[in-house]
Amino acid sequence: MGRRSSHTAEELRELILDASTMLISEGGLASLSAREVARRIGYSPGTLYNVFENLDDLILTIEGRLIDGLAAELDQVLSIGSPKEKALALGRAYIKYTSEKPKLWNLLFEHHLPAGREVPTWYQQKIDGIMERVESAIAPMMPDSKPEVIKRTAQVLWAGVHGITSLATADKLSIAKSEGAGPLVDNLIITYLAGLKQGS
Amino acid sequence: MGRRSSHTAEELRELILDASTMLISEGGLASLSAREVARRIGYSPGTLYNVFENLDDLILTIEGRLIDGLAAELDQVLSIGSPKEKALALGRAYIKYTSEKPKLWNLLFEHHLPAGREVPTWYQQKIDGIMERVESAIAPMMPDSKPEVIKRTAQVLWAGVHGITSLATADKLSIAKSEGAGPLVDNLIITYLAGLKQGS
DNA sequence: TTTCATGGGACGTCGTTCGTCGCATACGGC
DNA sequence: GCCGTATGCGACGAACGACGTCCCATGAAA
Repeated sequence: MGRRSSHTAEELRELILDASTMLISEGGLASLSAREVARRIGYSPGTLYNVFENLDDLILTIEGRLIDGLAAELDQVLSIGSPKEKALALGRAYIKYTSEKPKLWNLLFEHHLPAGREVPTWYQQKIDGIMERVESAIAPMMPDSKPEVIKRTAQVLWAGVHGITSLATADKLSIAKSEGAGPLVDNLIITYLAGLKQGS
Repeated sequence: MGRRSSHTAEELRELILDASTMLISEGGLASLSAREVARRIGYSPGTLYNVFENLDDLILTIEGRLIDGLAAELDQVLSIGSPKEKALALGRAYIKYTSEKPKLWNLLFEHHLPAGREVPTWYQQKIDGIMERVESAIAPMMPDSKPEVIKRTAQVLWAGVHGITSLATADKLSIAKSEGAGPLVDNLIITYLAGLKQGS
């Protein structure tokens, strides 16, 4: 066939990412296949490998965009309010973002690199960015605490919110359905923060 | 070939489950394949389908055994202590159990039934059994609370513990490594329970 | 003319199905 | 009680249509 160039390299990249994202949001990671993506964009499977190293590379790119999207949502919510209100807003924003496209967000936890391969640096940095936002939101509540304590508090809160969302979405462990996750997250944040204030 | 009968039906079933469990604990769900299991037990792939309906059936059976194993661990820990001590013990038992074979436990969250298929009743019941243990452990702490409140409290605590374990194991979201999950879980339970007491 | 994006075949993998084969057992005749 | 045959059924393994990935001849763009 030869150079067709109906799309530039960047266009092709977006085409692939869009089709892949759509496939995953519809049927989860299992629905993603190089051949199906190629079919949908009207190229052959081999062409994907001119743009991405392999499917893992493609998937990691999508994961990166998901984290970026969450970070943007969190920023929108962090401009005003007391620390406690910010913490609540962060939890609610997480629920909102992840429940809009649960299959897509679940990608972050369904997908694992093959044994021995590590996530790239940029990926870990994006994740660190999320945690930093949580830390800076709650830091004013604990002015006398050491940074490690603040960090640990942020980790516990964040992991707790994630756990509720994750179990609710997967419908596992007898957690109420997704619309019930909101109250649980509020309850966790309010009660945990109350315990923090009292405990110190 | 014909009937070989070097193993009874039950022996064969155990053989298959053992080999599959080993494969998953070593390399995660991705390492499980009907052909590899058959290879390891010295049978042909087709034979697996005399014993299990398909791979999902096989996987669900392994998941069931995992939940049973956790339930047994929780029971061992629930015999003595104050409610608060029991709650802490439950969290620590969860961490201990899941961190012994992380890839295996992760199966519960990596594996999804194909679209449209629901988990069998016995599966949901096993999961309900776990939640009931948590509820009955913390119920004495909240004698004046309505059952729904106790249930919600158990859900929040349990999901929180799961979230910490999950993110620590997957090494995602900047949570400290696995050995660091213990302190985080303790912190969550102690602080959340303190907030509960104060809030009421 | 040179370059290089692209198509598409090839390889080895997978889950699953199913016709076939032959062992273990049950039964018949003696 | 024994032997030979018939039957039932467990296991095999080829076959099918998928999959990820690689590779290179091709032919359009530069």
